[in-house]
Amino acid sequence: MAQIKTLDFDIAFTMDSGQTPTFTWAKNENGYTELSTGHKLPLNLRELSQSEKYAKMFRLQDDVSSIYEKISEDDLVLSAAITKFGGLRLTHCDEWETTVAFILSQNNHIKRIQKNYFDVHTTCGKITPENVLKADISQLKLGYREKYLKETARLIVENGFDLTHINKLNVEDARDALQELPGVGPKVADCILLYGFGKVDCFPTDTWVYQGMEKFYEVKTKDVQAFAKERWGKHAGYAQQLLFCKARSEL
DNA sequence: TACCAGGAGTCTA
DNA sequence: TAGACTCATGGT
Repeated sequence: MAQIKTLDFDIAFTMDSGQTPTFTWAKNENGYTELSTGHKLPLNLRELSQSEKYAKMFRLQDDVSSIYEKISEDDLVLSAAITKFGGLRLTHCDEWETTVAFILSQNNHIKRIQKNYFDVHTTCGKITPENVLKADISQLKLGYREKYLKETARLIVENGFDLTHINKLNVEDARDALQELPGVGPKVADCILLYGFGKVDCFPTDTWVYQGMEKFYEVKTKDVQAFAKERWGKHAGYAQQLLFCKARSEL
């Protein structure tokens, strides 16, 4: 499969790094196909950059080289991660698809999240709150996540929870609002904000990131958020993605 | 077979 | 309020 691989854009690293597209796009020998639309991902940088959809999805407005330079200043850990995963970009996808993917992610393996998401897509057709609410997903072996998905869809469809309203809130209020959804706690809320709402100052901390922070920086669990905010500030999301990939490959 | 996984909700001290 | 426990399922 031909791949885009430049200093600031490696499509394979980006698509396979556990962000929303890892779950909402199917990988095959010819490239990537979006489950919701059947669209094939152009593997041509010019074509991608001329598309509003893909420019947003891959955050092509971000000067990744400059961001990497800033967050790796006097930081051997991130310098090494950037050498290893250069071209890894953050993605910005649909907020509802991101919410579904990360509700399914809790206490789950990436491979199985992919299967769970694909099964929900196959059963519901296009994954919308309405379709999730009315579909019978009881045979998909989602485990206890099934009821979280159903109840979250119900809150949106029947109780007027407005996901798009989140975008108008500041990050702290948005995080609190998202946690009103069943199955959404601090970590899943941060993933939704980062990958679904483009809040790149968020720093989702899963087991890999916690392990990485302790191993690479000797930061204890309770201090991780404050450390990340202080050290990487508005670029914390990029640091998190690099640390996640580094931890998964080395620990 | 045992442990763990891009955790959250609930119980208990 | 903090820490322990429980939840469903399957990858490693």
